Amino acid sequence: MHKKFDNKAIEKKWQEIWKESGIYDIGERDTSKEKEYVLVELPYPSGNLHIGHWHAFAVPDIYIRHGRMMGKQMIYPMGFDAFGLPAENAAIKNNVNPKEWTEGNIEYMKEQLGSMGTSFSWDKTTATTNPDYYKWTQWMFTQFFEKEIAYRGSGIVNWCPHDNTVIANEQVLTDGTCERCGNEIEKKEMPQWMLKITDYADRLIDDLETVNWPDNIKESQRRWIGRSEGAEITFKLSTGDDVTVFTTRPDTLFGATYMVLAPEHALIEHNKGALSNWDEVVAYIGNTKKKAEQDRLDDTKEKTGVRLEGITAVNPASGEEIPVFIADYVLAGYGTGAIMAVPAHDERDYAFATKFGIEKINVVAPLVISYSSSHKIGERPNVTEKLSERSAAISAGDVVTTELGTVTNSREFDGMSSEEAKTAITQKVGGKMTNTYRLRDWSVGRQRYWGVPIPIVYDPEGKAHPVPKEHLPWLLPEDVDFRPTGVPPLAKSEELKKRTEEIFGIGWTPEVETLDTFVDSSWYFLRYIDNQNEDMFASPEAQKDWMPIDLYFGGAEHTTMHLLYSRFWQKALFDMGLVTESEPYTKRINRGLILGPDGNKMSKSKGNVIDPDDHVQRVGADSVKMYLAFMGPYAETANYPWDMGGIAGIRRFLERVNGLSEHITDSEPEEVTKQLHKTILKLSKDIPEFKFNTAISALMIFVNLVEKQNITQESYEIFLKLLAPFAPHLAEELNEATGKSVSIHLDSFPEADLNLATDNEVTIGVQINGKMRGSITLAVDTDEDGAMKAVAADSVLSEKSKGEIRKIIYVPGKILNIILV
RNA sequence: GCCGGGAUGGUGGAAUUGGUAGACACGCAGCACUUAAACUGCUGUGAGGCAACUCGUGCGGGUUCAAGUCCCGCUCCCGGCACCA
Repeated sequence: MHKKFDNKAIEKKWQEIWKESGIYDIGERDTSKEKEYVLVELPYPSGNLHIGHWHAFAVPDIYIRHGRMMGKQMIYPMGFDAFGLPAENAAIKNNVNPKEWTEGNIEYMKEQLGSMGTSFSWDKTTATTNPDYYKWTQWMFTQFFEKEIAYRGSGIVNWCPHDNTVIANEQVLTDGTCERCGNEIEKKEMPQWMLKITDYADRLIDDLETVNWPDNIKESQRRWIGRSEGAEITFKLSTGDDVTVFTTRPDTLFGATYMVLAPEHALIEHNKGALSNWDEVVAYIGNTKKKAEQDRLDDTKEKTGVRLEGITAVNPASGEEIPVFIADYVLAGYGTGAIMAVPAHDERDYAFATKFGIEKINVVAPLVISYSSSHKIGERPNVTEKLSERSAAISAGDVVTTELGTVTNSREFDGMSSEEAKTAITQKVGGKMTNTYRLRDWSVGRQRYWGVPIPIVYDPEGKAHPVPKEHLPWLLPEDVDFRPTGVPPLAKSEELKKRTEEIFGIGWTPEVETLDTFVDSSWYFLRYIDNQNEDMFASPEAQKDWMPIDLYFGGAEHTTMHLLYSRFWQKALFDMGLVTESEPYTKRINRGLILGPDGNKMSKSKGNVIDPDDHVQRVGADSVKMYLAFMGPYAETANYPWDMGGIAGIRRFLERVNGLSEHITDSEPEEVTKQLHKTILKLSKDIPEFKFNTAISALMIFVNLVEKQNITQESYEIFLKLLAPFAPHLAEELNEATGKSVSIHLDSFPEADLNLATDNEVTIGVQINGKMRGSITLAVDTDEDGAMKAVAADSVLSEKSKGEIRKIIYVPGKILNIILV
């Protein structure tokens, strides 16, 4: 009887040995080895390690351990993103200090993380709440302030009434709720600390070409930034004011039969005197505000608006006088907040013009597409007819055409292509080609306590000054009642006030807002690589050694938040010469989500939460890790329901692995040797592609075979190395049992012998008239005659293939297809 | 509505990128062990049929000796954006 698989004893033993020997610590860069910097999103130390953490950290450890055994210097750091609302809320609830609560949790969570047996580079850790960390967050902020990337802006912000703070656009979900607490967001006008991410809009889009990320993430970022290429054109009002509009279709300018201002547009109030229907206008503006707050999900897109009576504008191309409206389908926050309306070539303008009886002038004829006369049957046969039907409808003014084409009804521009006309017409009316973006600047000030104090002080005149480097870290005061009231808690700190006056002088006051935690996490990967440095956030040498990040594993929810913010942050630092790379992450992999056993997202209210600690106790860390890796391909953002039976199956597999040494003999069948080398080959291919599921399946196939046969000591030891990345504790224990004194995780990964990994014989399918009728087993180099002889020798197949043969298709190693007349 | 990604047994998922569909697991059924249950082991398991065989990768067409894989036309599901000019 083999030794019992006592997962608790094995895990405890090896976790202690690994920790004491520090075998996963990184130390200095070893330039004799290739480096690979693998990053996982640093967790918030909630004090409760959930299954998502295991999926995020323990599964990539397979990749890390394999890379290390392949001779690379793998850096896999872990840290804590520890500022933020949960700590504050928990502190309020339990009446403790957020600092103590957080520090306690970090210690506890480090232990929990240790229970994974994951090979983190613990000597490179950091926490965003450490003063020696946030000193640099603050220093970078002051550098941004000097360069006017950080500025005090004003305008409409997203206010979360539950959390009592402003949040950024990215942190408002599509349904208008708060990303943190799920409550409805309100719009509020107030001054705000902003970061000028919009200055980087083009580079944030264009540089996506240079990184190896999944297309869907790139596309989401592009859409979030929302670049539109077009022109700004100025219209003159009858009151003498100029109104500039943004349009992507300056080629349709001759068709602009009215213009629309957003209800919030500043010129409305300015032209109050010229308006004969001011009361109606004011009422409409009021309604717009109410509507916006009321129901943003209302998708009845019925157009509404009010004409500005007494005011007209002049179309700068045609010279025609056109009416001016205000309407809520024009958004104040996008473009210039005013549009030229071309009902014949824009669906929204068409709907509005139809309702208000405004003229539609067709100025673009769709392109005449010529198809070659020899086009294949079945390929859009009616194109020409459809086109002519359509152009009849267009000239009758019944249809909106939004596509490009040939310009008509536009005087000297007639006959030009839309593309040519765009620049030509813009030039003629003195407009300029320009881009507009959906992206807004990043609002980073928070009216809460538990965050990085914004390192700004105000002089007696109210002018903002950065806190100089010698006074950093600009510590978070502790003499504060941090309960949220809407007034920033730091405003109540006597100590902060006193500190400011002592350093800067009487009458100077501190900024009392703190930074968004997404600021803290925008650069943490730079601190990992030089976490002891007191003079710099990370030295250029350390950056040269380790950056860029070769691989970044994370969750899909960060696509337009953290991933966008940190790319911007890196670029801003890059422009100041502070970092060596302009893109931080070379490759990105988004993982899926683990659902509860009922197929729903895990939540306390549904009672379907899986506690990883329970399963670690019962079946062991190796089983939990392998089960999570076995569920499906890791690089896919699919959702995987937790299956109680599935994890039991993995545990069963490891039990059998534990007993495999009983099958060790002096010799083994060739089949076993061959299968071992096939397994090496399979793992060497699958692990770098994150196909841990099929890699584990290959290990199972091998174990199933060995249990029916036997295995030599040599092959057994090779197998243990294959197992090591997946089940590090068990592999280490079994390795020790073979008499080894050095950790198996410092060994090299086995190399496959290609001759042994290939079969001499192969079984191929035999088709007769394209239908599968049986199979034959042949030597790999058998030719067609040989294959046909094998068919003749097979009693069933020879009977079925009787008759006159018209054709034989033989693909060696794959298929034999016999076509009878 | 637009953009991106999907759809394969009762379940999670495999399939050398056009070549024996359903690997590996879970579940289920039967048998063995057991006083019994659990555990474990063995056998079976896409559907229909005693069988030969027929059907089968969301639906409808097509290309091919051969289609889960390629082409055309749909349906549904997931994610993102959404009056963005």
